Amino acid sequence: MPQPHAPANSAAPPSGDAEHPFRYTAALANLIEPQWQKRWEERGTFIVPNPGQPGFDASRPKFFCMDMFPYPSGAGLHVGHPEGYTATDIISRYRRHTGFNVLHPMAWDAFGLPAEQYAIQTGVHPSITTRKAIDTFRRQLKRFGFSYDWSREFATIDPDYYRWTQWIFLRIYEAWYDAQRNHARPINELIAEFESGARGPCINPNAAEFSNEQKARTFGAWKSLNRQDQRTIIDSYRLAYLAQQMVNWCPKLGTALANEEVIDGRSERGDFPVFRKPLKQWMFRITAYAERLLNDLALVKWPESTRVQQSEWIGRSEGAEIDFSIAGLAGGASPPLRVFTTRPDTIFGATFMVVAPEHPLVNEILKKPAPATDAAKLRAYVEAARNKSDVDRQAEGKDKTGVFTGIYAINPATSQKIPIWTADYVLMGYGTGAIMAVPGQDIRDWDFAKRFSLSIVRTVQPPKDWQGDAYLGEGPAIASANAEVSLNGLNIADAKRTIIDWLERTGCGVRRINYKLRDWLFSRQRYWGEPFPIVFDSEGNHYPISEKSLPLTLPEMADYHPIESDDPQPLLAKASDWIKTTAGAAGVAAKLLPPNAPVKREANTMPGWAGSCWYYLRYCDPKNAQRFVSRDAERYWMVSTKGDGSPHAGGVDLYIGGNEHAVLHLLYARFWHKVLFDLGEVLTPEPFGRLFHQGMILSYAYQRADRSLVPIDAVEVRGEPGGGNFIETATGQKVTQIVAKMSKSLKNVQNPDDVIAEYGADTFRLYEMYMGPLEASKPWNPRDIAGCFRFLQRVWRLVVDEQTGALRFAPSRSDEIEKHLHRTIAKVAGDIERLAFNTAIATMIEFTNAATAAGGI
RNA sequence: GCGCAAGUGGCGAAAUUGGCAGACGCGCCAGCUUGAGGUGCUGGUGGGAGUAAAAUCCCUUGGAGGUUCGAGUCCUCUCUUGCGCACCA
Repeated sequence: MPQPHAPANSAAPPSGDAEHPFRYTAALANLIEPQWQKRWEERGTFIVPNPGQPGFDASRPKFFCMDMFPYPSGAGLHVGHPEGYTATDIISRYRRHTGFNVLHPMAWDAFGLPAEQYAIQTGVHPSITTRKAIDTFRRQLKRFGFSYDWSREFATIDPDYYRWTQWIFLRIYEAWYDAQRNHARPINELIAEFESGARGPCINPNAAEFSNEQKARTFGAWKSLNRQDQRTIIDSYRLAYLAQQMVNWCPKLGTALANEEVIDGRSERGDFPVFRKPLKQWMFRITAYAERLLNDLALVKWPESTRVQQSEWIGRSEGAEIDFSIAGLAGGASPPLRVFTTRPDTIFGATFMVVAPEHPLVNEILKKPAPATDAAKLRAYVEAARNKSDVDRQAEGKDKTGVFTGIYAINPATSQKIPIWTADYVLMGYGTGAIMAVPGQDIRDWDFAKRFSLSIVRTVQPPKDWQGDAYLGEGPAIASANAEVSLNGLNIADAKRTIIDWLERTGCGVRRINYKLRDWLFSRQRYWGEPFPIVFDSEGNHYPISEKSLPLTLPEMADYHPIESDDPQPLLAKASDWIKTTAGAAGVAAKLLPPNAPVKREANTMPGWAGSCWYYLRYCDPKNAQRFVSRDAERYWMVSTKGDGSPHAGGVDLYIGGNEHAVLHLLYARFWHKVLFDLGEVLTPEPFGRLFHQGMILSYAYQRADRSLVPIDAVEVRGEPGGGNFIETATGQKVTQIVAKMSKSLKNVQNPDDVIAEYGADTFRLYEMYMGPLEASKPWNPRDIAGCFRFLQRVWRLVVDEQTGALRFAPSRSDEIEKHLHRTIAKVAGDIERLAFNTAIATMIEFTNAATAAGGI
């Protein structure tokens, strides 16, 4: 508790009024709070030592309690920030008092677009604006009195930090995924296997960046291969690889975006349109981890909704990959058309095929059209699909379009010739980019068949009263037999099993699991991000910069305007002095390239997610210059020491942040962590053992009858007080009060600094915890704050004489109050454990009221 | 369209495991206090019937039905709102 006395050196007590000079007022709060904050700072009260450091108490269990670190925006702290931060602060203080070593740190997620966009407008270097914003955030957070160990503070833009971000990138670059052993291994072990002959040289069959033909290419003995072939093979295994492929290009942001950053064909940040463009980009083979990223969700104590979102994003589905031979393609034999289906049991009803417009087969056909091919029409359709932005594709809805390619496939089950169409409802990015269409049992295929008058065969018996179109439900298979196999009468599961066995026997198909998850696009064409520790020789081959040459720092730029070009260009390409260097100067190992070889640096930078993928590890050991985190520190803070059955996966004991990161940050960080785990750099399979999402703090807004919104200052209340008659001043029209996000245009943004000035930080923190359940979104109501302030005032009055400032005691000890106190302590402790701060506070209010009524404690 | 949450007084909400619905706060009402009002103090406050005042009775957790001695809580259907995914074969 704060000292119940004004400081001795203060000239006069900060008073509410002359009668009560020692009343708890905003002025008093604003005097006491900084005084204690200063003392905590001077004494290092919240600094926690690591194992091996002076003052470390090995007898205590550990607790790693973490917030999602903020992007320090120029606008300063939002009232939403302190909500989660107050929660973790309460938990941290509680755990310290109940015998834990608590790691409770704060840092800055400081690379990002806003600072760069500001630099484009003003020419001010992003580091200047970012450092300034960090200073503001730090000042604001310190004023809240959060018990962070500030000695561990860092920013992702510190070269001492991003040096290790680059180092981890190189670990991923120099790793491959061993699908047999189901974990990543150093790439040197793969090379050794090739050299020893333990593994025959081949392109990674799981490499998405290679076509099936490239993968099928056969290689001779490793030693007989030229360096280029060896390189191609090795690169096809790397977990970080370069690929020329269609990316989500956002011209407005001047950069490509990851799939996860695109929502409904628009950028997650800024809401700008996104187009498809071919671009050579760094990718992470996150798909190699799809199964483990999915399965290990069972190990963590996370909100169910977040686990569901992640597993849906990973999108596992079981089925079969089936080859359909192609008939009628000019120029003789061609490889079969491979499809993925989750319903192989319906293959007897596959009456046509559809390939994506981007499918290589379409290109083949355009080169050598069949007699039935309307080449002009086909070309026009493919061109149109290619130029369409994703926004346009979305806007067109689900009306089916498509063109017959003029060639046919043979259904291996029925031996019938079925036409191959192309249509943009089949996506190149999922499965094989080709489907067997079964209109009888698939709504999309049904729509398409109806639209183009293609034949429909039902192979699952619908119920008697079935009026609908495609039937997706359970039922016995019908019309599904050939000379070798019959599915008739079987339910869906049995039919699937039977047909897959048959397909595997005849070599037409295999059992197969497919994921929606795509590899992670990791290049951005921006300035304000981590440079890649990679250079290219004159032939365009890439080489890593050696570890001891890190960090590779960003060059200064004269101006930050994007390069104007039809082709997307990274901004760093303008820094030609930096780009052009030699292998030696860049720090490439001499065994890879001679030191005088001219090289060009990678001009793309890493996305904003990079720094947040491992910052929790750096907290454990933020000053380490030898390693990204010492093994001892990581073992102590990340590995669970309690056998209470809670976090099986270890990792951070409590991680609180918004659910907007349910897929993006949390999936990416898990991926990096798992690679580091496989390579033996960290000890736990998951980074975050327990995750909690705080709700959003909303605000009141006003809505006209036409649902348009009115700024809060353009509304007045008329009629009975509290009756809720809200009138728009300008028009005199009635408006309704609704709850909406805070926004500048609605003028309902609350500024934390103002609230602290009016009530003090303790009232602010108390209010945010009292508003409702931590996980719920709830509206900010300025009127309610006063209730929390009054409570603190009553607590103060309970123990401090408002006239003299002396401590007050009840005239006599009361068993009843004593019992009540202990009931309160028990209740509050239980509530804190379950993050139910609102009811903990209510309980304390009850006790205070009871004690006041009893005349004190 | 599919999936996941949620719906309780005038408002934010509580009820942790099926056991007194509405704790606690805001607002409102009455009174006190201050030289005059905001952030002081005390008491009252879900709705209805009833009473001089009490007692007392009835109703109430979006809606309809069900299970149970007992339902805000469990089940079925349904409506509304929010969020997520969305041609993923």
